[in-house]
Amino acid sequence: MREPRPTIHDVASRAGVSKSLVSLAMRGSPKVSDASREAIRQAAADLGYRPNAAARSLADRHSRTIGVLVLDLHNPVFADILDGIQSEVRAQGYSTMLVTGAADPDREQAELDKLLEFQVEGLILVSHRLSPASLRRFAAEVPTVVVTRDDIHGPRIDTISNDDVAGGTLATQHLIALGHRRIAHLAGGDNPVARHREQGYREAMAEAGLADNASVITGGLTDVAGYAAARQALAEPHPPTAMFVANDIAALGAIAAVQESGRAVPGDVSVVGYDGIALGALRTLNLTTVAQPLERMGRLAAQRLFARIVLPRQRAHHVLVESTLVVRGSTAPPRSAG
Amino acid sequence: MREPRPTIHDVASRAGVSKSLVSLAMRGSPKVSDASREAIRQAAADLGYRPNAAARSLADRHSRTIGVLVLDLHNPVFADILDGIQSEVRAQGYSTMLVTGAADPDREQAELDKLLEFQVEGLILVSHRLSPASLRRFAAEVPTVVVTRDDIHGPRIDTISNDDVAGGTLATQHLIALGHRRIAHLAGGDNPVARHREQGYREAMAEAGLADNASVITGGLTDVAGYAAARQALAEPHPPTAMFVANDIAALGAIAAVQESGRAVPGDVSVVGYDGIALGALRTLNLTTVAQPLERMGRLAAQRLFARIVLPRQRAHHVLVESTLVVRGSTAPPRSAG
DNA sequence: CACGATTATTGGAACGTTCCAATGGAAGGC
DNA sequence: GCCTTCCATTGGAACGTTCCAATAATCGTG
Repeated sequence: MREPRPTIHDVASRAGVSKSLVSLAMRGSPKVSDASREAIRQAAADLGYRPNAAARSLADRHSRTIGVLVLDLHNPVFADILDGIQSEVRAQGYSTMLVTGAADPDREQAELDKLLEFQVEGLILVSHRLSPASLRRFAAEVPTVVVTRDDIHGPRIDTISNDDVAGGTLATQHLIALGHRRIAHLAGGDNPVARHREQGYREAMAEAGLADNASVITGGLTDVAGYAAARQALAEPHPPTAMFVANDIAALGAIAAVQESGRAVPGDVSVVGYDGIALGALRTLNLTTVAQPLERMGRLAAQRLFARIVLPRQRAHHVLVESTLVVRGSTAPPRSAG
Repeated sequence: MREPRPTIHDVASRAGVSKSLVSLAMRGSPKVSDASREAIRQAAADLGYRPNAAARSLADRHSRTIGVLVLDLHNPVFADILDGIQSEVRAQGYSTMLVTGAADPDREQAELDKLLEFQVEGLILVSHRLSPASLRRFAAEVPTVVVTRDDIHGPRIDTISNDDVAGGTLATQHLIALGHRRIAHLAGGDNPVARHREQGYREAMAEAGLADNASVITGGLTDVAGYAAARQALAEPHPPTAMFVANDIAALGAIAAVQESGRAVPGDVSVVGYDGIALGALRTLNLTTVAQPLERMGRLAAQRLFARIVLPRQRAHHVLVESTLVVRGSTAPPRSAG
């Protein structure tokens, strides 16, 4: 276990050839004779030889690795996006290094610094919380694709996102169409995605002549935050008959709060989420939501990244994917209207 | 962007010192004079210098990286365990490389091979699906800790796990104590963790004289599998009044199936899960479960790993953590008994 | 059957770091 | 003012690969 790992030299001398030939053989070059190839294969197997990725990366200046930063592994949204990224990255023969910033910009920065020290050839940032300045600094060093956000534009920063304003409008219009008037928005906190969804809500309310009814409660993007925000909304003198919540996970928290207050979903309060996590489809939860094509977004991100790795100076692409309203059982007409 | 990265030589010549001194300064050695240190710091900042981790790892034969394999990022269980691992690993000044095997042994093998090529100094396997033989091969090459499983023993393989047999018994006894007799087990498929939980169920049933009532439905560890298994259980001539499901995520699927069949939880059917995911505490779900101390298991795993990195030849430790029954709202006495 | 063309193989330089033994200079002691 | 001690600093050799230009071996071909 503590013995030094066998190197290419060890394999070479055991197989009776030069290290260069071993190097060729290990990478499957056709110029190696069958006899040598077999001898080398055998020697490598006997010794348990593994190429040293650090040495390889140093010598040929390619790490064949891309770095992925995700906001928070607890939200299943990111697992779905990651699936898409991974399948594409693996198809290219690359590896991914995955890190999380836990929604802390300083930690994100530190984790990305580490990825760059590992010489990743590209970066995919899923819901990062970096400042525009540091995002641009990273993007200047290495091809970078941002998923989920499209607020920071830079000359070489590609983005994959849905239109959160439109999505927020979609959710709100659905509630309005059902006959709701007192519709609260449980906002997702201080980040552009949440702000856009809120903006969509406000626009839909204004357009329906309900600007005065608009009520935005400060929340967050976790179940706990959604729970707290919903409790607050329900404690008001004229509690809402419907809530548009900033994301699905927070919506689950909100539903819990509604039910705990003795009200029924959707009988007394309708709830709409955002994201389209698989869990929301469970009959128990049955959450109406604005669904993003998460896995596809991951795949698109990886595809853009590889395109930019090949042609680094091309202009920025901003890919917009379509989100759709998925009506399930957590929304219904308000009691008074039903 | 495509310009070659500045190296330690570039920093050295700009600061007017030797590369060796830059190397020392970058690592914060006390033998560097204040003047040199400042000049080097300045030069490095000007150039945007980043040490090359590959070169460093090659030269000093330490990657300061540990590899983590998790079964499936979609299950929040793993996010919790990862939190524990990450906090400990970061505290040691190490990085983690995270990979997933998607429950496919071949892919797990391939991902671990890659981790070893990157010269990780240790491996943490969370719910792996490797064969005993390949697990032992990896453990022979690098310090290895297995979390969640304790079925494969090797001379130098540490494990962190709960007692799944005892946990299964705990869950089943809870249902028996409530007065249930027709208790089904929705099993978790062909893996040791699930088999142990099933064994616990069987033992509890036998001990209560209910061996003849034992009914095990083949399921899996995902929501979809739990849903399907529950439907099957409910379709039997004498459907169960209670279900012990192999894990929480599958339990959520099972609850969905119960409710969809027009039955209430826990009114008509009680449901117990396993794991203790945060989501289960939401009032909507309110899942009775056998809770493992997930984050602590992650921390313990990392601690064991570092202990073994320091002293590689010590005998294997098998850390057993205590799981506890958390009674919430998804279980109640059977209708006939209430 | 010698000759160029091809094919398989090789040694050395490079990649960017760290380590180590060696150097130069300043300071301290007598 | 010379010798020792100490300190900051240095150049060269590693680390394990890949790349490249050069060599050795094999092969038709006229």
